[in-house]
Amino acid sequence: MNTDSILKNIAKHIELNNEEQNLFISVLNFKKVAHKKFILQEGEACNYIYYVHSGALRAFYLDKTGKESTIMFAIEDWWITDMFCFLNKKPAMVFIESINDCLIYQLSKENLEMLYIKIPKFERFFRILMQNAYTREQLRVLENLSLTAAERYQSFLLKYPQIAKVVTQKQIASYLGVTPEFLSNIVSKNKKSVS
Amino acid sequence: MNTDSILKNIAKHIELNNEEQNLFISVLNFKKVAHKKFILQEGEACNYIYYVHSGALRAFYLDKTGKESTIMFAIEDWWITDMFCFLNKKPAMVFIESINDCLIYQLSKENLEMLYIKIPKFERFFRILMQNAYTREQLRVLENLSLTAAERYQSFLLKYPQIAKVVTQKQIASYLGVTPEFLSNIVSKNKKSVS
DNA sequence: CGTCTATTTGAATGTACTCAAAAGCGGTGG
DNA sequence: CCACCGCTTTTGAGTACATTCAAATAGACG
Repeated sequence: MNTDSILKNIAKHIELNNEEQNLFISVLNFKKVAHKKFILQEGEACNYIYYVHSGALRAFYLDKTGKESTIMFAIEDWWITDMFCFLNKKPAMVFIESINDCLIYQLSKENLEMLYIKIPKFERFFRILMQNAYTREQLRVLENLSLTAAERYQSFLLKYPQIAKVVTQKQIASYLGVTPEFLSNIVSKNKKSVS
Repeated sequence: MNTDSILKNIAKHIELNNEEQNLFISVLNFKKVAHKKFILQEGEACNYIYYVHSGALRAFYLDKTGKESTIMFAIEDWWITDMFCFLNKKPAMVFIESINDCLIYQLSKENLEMLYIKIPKFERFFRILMQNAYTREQLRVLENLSLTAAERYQSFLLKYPQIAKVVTQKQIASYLGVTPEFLSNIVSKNKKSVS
């Protein structure tokens, strides 16, 4: 159980001394997650925020008609949770499922709040994390409003080439907000125009 | 120039003593903004985050074809800026325009960073602000993916009744990602089904 | 090898857009 | 105070983008 990567992730924004590092590591739970397992299901309490050490996860919403909408993907070195429900102690609105075998660290809300008190630098760390998440989502809204499906697909490939490698086309479709059939169409037209 | 409302806004999440309050107030710039004025234009440096004391503002993106996409509205007691460009010192990608006469406070990036150092509680304050902004945008993405235009309009009216009062239908359309003509259609159908 | 799911293809349909023109509304100046 | 101007809203016809449904093919996995 190698904590280097998560400590490096933290070190991108704040500096922890050894004692602080040890406290932080001591409150993490390490978890192996097999392919196609749910680490969170709709309706459950969402008590954890997850750091992906390796592997990939997908958060999606399932509406009454059975349609999935992918909220986000998380690969190596990303953080993921149902943020609204985690922060407000509400039952989860989304599912989080592993896309392949994963190693993750989970941090509970109680421990996170303890960290905010004992090591206030964590306020800074999560402020920056939230800032980045916010601006990312804002750009996504903008693209949803102003770009066609084909353009959003191009943008996705450019922004997240590593994600595109590990997820299915159907999952990308549900992230972009189009049907898998229509995305298939877009992809085949792209191929023709290249050749 | 009444600083009560902005201090109350801060007090929602952190407690400042008198000295801290004075330091905070001392770095704010008060500004009157007349109707239909731009406080930020695309391409300009985005050095400030704005708190709306009274009035209403709108941030929108303008694409090459001349189409506007409304990123957000800000009314009394809201904070607004082009967050990505503010944080990363990039030229603004959006316009921010007053919807009516406004009284605003502006806080520069330099002063914000000074506050983070001198009063670390501000890390917490902006963490919470960013969290709320993130979860709001995430919900908006979800609604864009899973709801029809008519449903998104209903949701907008429910969530932001105060905003709906002060903005035009055209501006709401550009927030929802539909044409003004189509939103007009939705509205008239809603009226018929009520009567 | 067989099963399950993802992907592709196509036809019919629906949702939302474009373009155009008319009507409504608010502000401004004579 | 009224007439005009500019912008928003409405309405409608024609079109384009995206969905639904169905069926065939391809791939992944036990």
